[in-house]
Amino acid sequence: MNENGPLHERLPEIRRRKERLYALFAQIASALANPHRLELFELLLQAPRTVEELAREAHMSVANTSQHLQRLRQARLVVDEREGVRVRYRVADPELARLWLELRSVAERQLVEVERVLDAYRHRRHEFEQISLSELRERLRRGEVVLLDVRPAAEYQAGHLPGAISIPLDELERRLEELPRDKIIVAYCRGPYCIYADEALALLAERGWQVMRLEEGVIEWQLAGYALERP
Amino acid sequence: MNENGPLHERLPEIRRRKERLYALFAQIASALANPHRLELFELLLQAPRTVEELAREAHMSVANTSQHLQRLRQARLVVDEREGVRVRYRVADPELARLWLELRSVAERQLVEVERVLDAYRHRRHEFEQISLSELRERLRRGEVVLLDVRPAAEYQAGHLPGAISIPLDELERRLEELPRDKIIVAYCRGPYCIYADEALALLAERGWQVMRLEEGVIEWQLAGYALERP
DNA sequence: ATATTATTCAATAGATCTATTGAATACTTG
DNA sequence: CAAGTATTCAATAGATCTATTGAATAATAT
Repeated sequence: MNENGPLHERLPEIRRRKERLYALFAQIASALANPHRLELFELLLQAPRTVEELAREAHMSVANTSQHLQRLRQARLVVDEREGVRVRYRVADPELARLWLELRSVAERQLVEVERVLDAYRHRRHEFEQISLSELRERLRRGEVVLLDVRPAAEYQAGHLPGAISIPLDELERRLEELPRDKIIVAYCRGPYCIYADEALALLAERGWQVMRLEEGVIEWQLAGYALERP
Repeated sequence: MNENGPLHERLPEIRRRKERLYALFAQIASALANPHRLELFELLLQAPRTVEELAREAHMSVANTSQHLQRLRQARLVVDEREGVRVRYRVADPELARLWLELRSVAERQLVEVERVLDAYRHRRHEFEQISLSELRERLRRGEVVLLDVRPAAEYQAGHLPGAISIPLDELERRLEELPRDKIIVAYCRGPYCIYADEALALLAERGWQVMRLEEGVIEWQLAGYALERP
C-alpha cells in the first residue's frame, strides 16, 4: 500500500485504521459498561481478591463472577494469578483508578438521579464533621487524632493510609477499648461512596468519642501522589 | 423504613441503593461503549454540529447517527438544541473531555494493539519535530513561529488556541501564500490522535517551510486550564 | 490414584444493542 | 396552506450481552 500517495487515495485506509482505533477505545468502555463489573473493579482497586471472595462481596454467583472477571481481563483492566487452587485477581495498574474516579465524577455531575440516590445511601454523612487531607496530616503530626481504617482486614493489608490503625467495621463493637478516649477518631473507608466509616462513626459517637470523617480513601490518596503504607 | 435500626436490618436496603448507584455509573460507561458514539462524542468536543454534519463526518447514516446521539443525550453527555429546521448537538459540559482523554489514555496503556494501530495510522508523526506547549508559548511571544490550525473552519470558530490562524487542511494547497516564509510553521489539529496536522506539515515541508508539530489540541489546552480564543 | 475444592467452560434462553428501512414529525419557505 | 428538508420514530432482523445450569478442568490433600 502506498503510504505517501495523494491524500484522497489514502483516505479509505486511514478511515479503516481510525475505525479500528475507536473500536479499541470502545472495548475499554464496554468492559466498564456493566454494574457488576464496575463493582468488581472497584473492589479490586481496594485489594486483590479471589473469585469466590469477589462473588460473595458483590452478591453474585461464582460462575457469573468468573465470566465478568474474564471480560475485565480481556480489556486488560485486571490480571489474574494462580495461587494454588485459587485464582487471585488484581487491577492491572493502580493508575486505572483514575478512569473509575472520572466515570463516577461524570455520573455525579451529569445524572441528577445519582445525587438523589447518594443522599439516601449516605444519609448519615452530614452527621459528622469532615476533615480534609491537609488538616488530617497536620493534626496527625500534632498527635491530636487517631486515624482509623474500618475496611476489611485484607484491604488494610493491601495498603492503607500512613499511620492508620485497622479495626474492620464488623469487629468495631467488641474492640472499642483499643481506641483512646482522649483523641478525636478520624475514620475512613473505601472513599466518598462507601458508608463503612459513617456506620463506624455513628457507633463511636454514640459511645462518647469525638469523631470526624475523612472522605478520601486509599485510591484517592494514591492518585494524589502519596505513598501507601503496607505491613 | 427504619434508617437507624441495627445494621444487619438495613443491609438489604443499603444493597439496593448500592446497586442503583452502580447501574447509574454503568449508564455513563454504556453510552461510551460503542465506536460510533465515541467518534460522535469526540467530534462534538471539537465543535457543536448538526445531525447531518455528524453523519457525514462519521461515515454513518443520518437515522443511525440520530439514534446514537439520543443515547448520548440520555446519558446527559450531550445536549441538543433546535436551530430552525436543524438540530444542533453539543457536549453537555467541556469538562467531559477529561473522561474521553482518560479512556483513550487507558486504552493506549493497556491495549498493546492500540500502539500498533496508532503507529500505522500516524506513520508520518516521526517526520516532524514536536514542540511542547511551554516552548510554543515562548516562541510565539518572540514572534519566531506561526501557529496554524488546520481543522475545519467550524471547529476553529468554536474555539482555537490563542493567536492561531485558520487554514483547513483541504484549503491549504491553494492558500499557501498566506504563510510567511521566514517563520517556523507550528501546526495543530484535533490532538495527538488526529493526522490533519501531519498531512499539512508534509505538504509544507515539501514546499520548503520549516515546520513543527504540536501534539495538543484545543481539548487538551482547555483541560490544562487555559482559555480558548473565539472570533 | 482418589477425593475435594476453586475456577472455568459450554450451552442456552431472554434481554439489549445495532443498522436498516420507510414513515412520521417539525420547522421553514414560498 | 403546500412543498421541501432535517430529524426522529417505529419496526425488525441479526448480533451481542447476561445469568443460569451443569459439566469439565486444574490444583491440592488424602
